[in-house]
Amino acid sequence: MGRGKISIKRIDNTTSRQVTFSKRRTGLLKKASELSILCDAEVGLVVFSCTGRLYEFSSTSMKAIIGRYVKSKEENNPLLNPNSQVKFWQREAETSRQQLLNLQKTQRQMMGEDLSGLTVRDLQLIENQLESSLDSVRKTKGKVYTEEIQEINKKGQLIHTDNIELYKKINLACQENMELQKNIQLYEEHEANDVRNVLNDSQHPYAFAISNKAHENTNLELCQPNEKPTAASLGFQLI
Amino acid sequence: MGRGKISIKRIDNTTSRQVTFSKRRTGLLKKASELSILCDAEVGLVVFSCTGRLYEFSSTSMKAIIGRYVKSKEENNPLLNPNSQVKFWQREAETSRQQLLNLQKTQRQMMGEDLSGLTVRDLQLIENQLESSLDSVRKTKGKVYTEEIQEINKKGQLIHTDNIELYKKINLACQENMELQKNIQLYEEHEANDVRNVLNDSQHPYAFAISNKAHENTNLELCQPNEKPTAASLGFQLI
DNA sequence: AACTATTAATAATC
DNA sequence: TGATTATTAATAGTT
Repeated sequence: MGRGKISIKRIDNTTSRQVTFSKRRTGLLKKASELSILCDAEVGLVVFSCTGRLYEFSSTSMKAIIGRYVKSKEENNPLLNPNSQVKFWQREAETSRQQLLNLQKTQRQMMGEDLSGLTVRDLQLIENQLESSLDSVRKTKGKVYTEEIQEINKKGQLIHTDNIELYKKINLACQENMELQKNIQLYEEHEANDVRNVLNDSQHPYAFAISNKAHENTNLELCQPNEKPTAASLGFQLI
Repeated sequence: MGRGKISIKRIDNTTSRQVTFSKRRTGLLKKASELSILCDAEVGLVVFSCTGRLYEFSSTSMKAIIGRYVKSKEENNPLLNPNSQVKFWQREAETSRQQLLNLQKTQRQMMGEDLSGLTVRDLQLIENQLESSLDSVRKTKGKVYTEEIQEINKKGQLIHTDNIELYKKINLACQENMELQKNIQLYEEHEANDVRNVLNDSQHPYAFAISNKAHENTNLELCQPNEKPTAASLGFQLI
C-alpha cells in the first residue's frame, strides 16, 4: 500500500524507520480505536518506540484492561497475581507484627519491666514462671559446669598418665646412664693404670669431662606425679 | 477499503459485527506485529471481544511490556506499583518474622526451655536477668498489695464512719421513743382515771398494745462499732 | 470461508 | 516534519 511493496523486516535506515514508525503507529492506534468502536471490543495498545517513548491507546482505562488481562491470565495460575501476593504478604506481615507485639509485651514483663496495670494474680503467675525459669537455668548451668569439670578431669587424667610414662622413661634413662657411668669409671681406672704403666702419668681431660656430664643428668629433679589431678587443683571451682 | 465506505460507529447487526471483528482483529494484530518488526518497537496489544474472549499480541513478553508500561506510568506515583508493594510487604513480613524468631528463642530461654548449647556465661546472664525480673515482679506485687489493702482500709473506714452515724441516729430514735412512751404512760394513767370516773371500769386494749411495741423497739441490740476495721479483720492477709 | 470491488493506508518522493 | 501521490493492503459487502 505504498509506491512499492516492502518486506516485513527491520528498516535499517534510521530516518526511514522513524518516519515509518510515525505513520504506522498512527495507523495502528487508529485501527485499534476503530475496532473497539465498531465491534464493541475492549482494546488496549501499548507501543514503545526504540527510543523509549511510550504511545498508548485504550478503549477503556488501561489499568482496567491490564487488570482484566492479568485476571484472565491468572485464572490458570492464581499465585502469580501481584494483588493477591500483596494481600498475602500484607496479612503475613500483620500477623507476624501482632505476634511480635504480644511477645514483646510478655518479654518486657518477663524482664521485670512494664508491670503497671497487672493484677496481683498476673504478677504471681509471672513470678512463678520466673522462679521455674531460674531453677531450670541454674540446673542447666550446674550440669554444664559438671560436664566441663569432667572434661577437664579427663584431660588431667591423660596428662597424669603421660607424666607417669615420661617418668618411667626418664628413670630408665637414668639407670642406663648410671650403668654407663659405672662402665666409664671402670674404663678410667683401667686407662689410668694403663697410662701410668705405658705413658708415665699423663692426663686424659676428655674422659673426665664425659664422666662429669653423665653425673649431672642423673641429678635432674623429677616431679613424680603421685595423685590424679582434680578440677580444684587445676584452679576450677564451683561457684 | 471495502465495497463501500462505512462510518466508525458500533455495528448493530450482530453477525456483521462479529465478522468485522474477526477481520479487523486479524488486521490489527498483523499491523501491530509489522510495526514492532519494521520499526524495532516494543508493542503490546490486548483485545477482548464483546463476548469476553481474549486476543493478544506482544512483540516481547506481555508481562515485560506491562511491567515497562506500569513502571513508565508510576514514575509519577511510585507507591501505586503492586510489585513494589509486594516487595515492601514481603520485606516487612520477613523482618517481622526474623525478629519474632529471635524473640521467641530468647523467650524460650527466659522460660527455662531450650537451654542446650549455651555456655555457662550465657546461662549466668540469663540467671541474672531472671533474678532481677523476679525482684521487680515481687516488688510490684508488694506495691499492688499495699495499694489494694489501703483501698480496702479506706472503704472500711467509710463503713465505720457510716456505722457511727447510724448508731447515733438509732440512739436518738431510742431516746425519742422513750420520751414518747413516758407520755403515753402519763396519758394512760389520766385515761384510766377518766374511764373509771366516766365509763365505769371498761378496758382499753389498744393503748396497752402500743405501749408494749414501743418498749420492744428500745430493746434492739445495736452492734456498737468500737474500732476501725483492718484488712486482717476483713479476711485479707499478706501471703 | 472465498471473492472482489472499493477504500484506506502508506512508501516513496518532494 | 508535512503534503502529495502512486501503489499496495485491508476489508465491506457479496457469494
